[in-house]
Amino acid sequence: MTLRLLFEEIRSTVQKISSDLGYPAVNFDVSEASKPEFGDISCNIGFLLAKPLKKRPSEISESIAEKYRAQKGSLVSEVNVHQPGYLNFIVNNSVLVKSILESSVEKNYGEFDLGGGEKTVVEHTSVNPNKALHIGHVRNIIIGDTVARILRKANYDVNVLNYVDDSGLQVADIIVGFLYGGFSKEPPQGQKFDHYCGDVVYVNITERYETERHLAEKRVLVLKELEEGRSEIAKFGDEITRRVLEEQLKTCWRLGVVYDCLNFESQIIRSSLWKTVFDKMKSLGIIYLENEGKNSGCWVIKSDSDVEEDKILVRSNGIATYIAKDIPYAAWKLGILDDPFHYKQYAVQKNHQVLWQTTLEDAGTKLDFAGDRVITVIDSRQSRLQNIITKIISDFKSGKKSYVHLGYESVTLSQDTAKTLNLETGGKSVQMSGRKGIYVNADYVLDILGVKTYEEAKKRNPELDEVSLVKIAEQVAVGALRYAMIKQDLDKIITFDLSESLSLEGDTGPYIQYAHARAVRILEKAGKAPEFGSTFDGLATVHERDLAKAIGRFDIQVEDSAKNLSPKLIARYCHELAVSFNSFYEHVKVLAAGSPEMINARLCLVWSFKETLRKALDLLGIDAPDRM
RNA sequence: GGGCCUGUAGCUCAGCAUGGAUAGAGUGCUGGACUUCUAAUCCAGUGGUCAAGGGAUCGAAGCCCUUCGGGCCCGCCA
Repeated sequence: MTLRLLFEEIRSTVQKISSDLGYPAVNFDVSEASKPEFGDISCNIGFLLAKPLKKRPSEISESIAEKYRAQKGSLVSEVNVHQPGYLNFIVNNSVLVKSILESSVEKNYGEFDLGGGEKTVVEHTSVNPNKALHIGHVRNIIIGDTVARILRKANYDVNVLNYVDDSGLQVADIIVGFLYGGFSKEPPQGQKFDHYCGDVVYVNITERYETERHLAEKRVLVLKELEEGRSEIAKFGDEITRRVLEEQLKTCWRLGVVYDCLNFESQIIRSSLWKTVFDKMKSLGIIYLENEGKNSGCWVIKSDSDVEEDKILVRSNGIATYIAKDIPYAAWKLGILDDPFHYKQYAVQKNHQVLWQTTLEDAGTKLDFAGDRVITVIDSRQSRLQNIITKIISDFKSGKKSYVHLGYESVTLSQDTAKTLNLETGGKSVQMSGRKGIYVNADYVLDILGVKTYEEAKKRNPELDEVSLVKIAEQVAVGALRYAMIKQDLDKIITFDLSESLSLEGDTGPYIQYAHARAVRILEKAGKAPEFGSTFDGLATVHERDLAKAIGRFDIQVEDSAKNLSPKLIARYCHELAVSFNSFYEHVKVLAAGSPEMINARLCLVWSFKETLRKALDLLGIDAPDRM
């Protein structure tokens, strides 16, 4: 029996007693007590009934407690009422520990059926293929990847998409750089192609637009060619963006992030999708052709309010705007339109998962990546546009389809880190900008983290071979970065500081990974596998009990984070687990526990912890190393 | 001007959805614990007018209102 079922059992007993007493039905809560001195489990029913019954909360709780005591089985050992009126339960220790440990052994422990297999799309990453990923993109990627993992655990059928804007202005910029700016197609020795395009070509060419008129003119031409396709320039553009994309994906894969399908914007533009959506919006009366005023000749969405401007979707020259390009894609993701694409294999990823890509050629497979629920991960600076898309989509969706913008605040660079880029910030943190070259590349961060974690690992494990050390270093570096990107609320700005990110102590990924490594070492040194058949009566110290209870919370946390699309809850849970274990580790000896029964019981607890933490870390995309 | 987000310990943040028990972590600082399962650890101490004011409530960090501070967004750019 899981902790969740234990709560439910107590809840239904309280429910029954309350209704037997003739109390009105209220939606009360049964959950873990906030502090150990309050027992294991708390119920707030007294407060909720206080008003309708016109009695003191404690009085009501006492009346329920009395009945509960009379019929309590082996599960609950004590029922107490605490001021100001909580109904608190102490659970029989051996029953508690045994039920948690035995349920945690299950392979699917932590899974919770919230989604009922609902087809869901998570779109994230979607970085223009003209530059390398920087630390701001990493936040998007890690949020998206973590949410996808959590939703799968909560039984949603998830497809992860990455939208490749290969026909936009930013791509046009680097093409101009290569064709007319004098840049070689090959990066200098040792530089990744995406870094070269972003750090050198893109930054340089946008600067030169100011002074070199002819380049700015070429930019418009190139953009047009990219949209139309077919031409030599378009072919060249395709070659370049695919090379950049390949390098970007290497970084994503390095972070443990995988996708199901790549969608190319150029193909969406060249497909029938836009025309279909445009016609549909016209026939539904969502958009209007403006005949007068400053927007004359444009197709616009009328604004409801007086202060808000009308939104232009198609310019007076007939070219669709940025936001308009997003609408057919949104509709495609929801499966509202006939799918014009076939699908080709792009790659087989590290976890053996196939990565597909769209194609307009007839060759290839017909697949279905659409979902009834679409979650688009984009930073909240795009909220306004995302709201408009959500509204349009809701106007022509059918049935229960829903489009969700999962927004998050941006990553800024700390004053000190900005200084390392030779920026004077006036004492403030600074917004990143790809165009101005103000950013810190993801590969760079992973590399310097890797150097540090390698040194640490080598110092601690001098006997390990080079291959193992490098692997551990990379796992810990990725763990540190992923955890840092996910541990705080989506609504909080992350101020990224290079030197601070090298700290691997306290509330960090490595702290959690270290707890796992410690547990693994105990199990290794034990020399025999724990046997779960026996009783766990001996696991009675506060450290053992706390650890067991933490293990028991897993599926509750999964449910919570999936329901609220809140990945940080799992991060916090992993941290809690690790804290409980480290405290246990320091205070309770496992291998020197005395009797073989005691050793076995504690080994079971350690094993159970290790497995649960590994599964929870997997939701964060963080590896659980055996040594570090 | 309008919209979204934000303000909790020196610093970085939990807690706020669903009001309830003495407001919690990390970091910093001070001190302590490695002959005993790896000290990327643990233990203790330090540190708070929960931005300010008002309201409803038996009860507010949390709900409502007002004000103030900070960030972002509001183009026939993407």
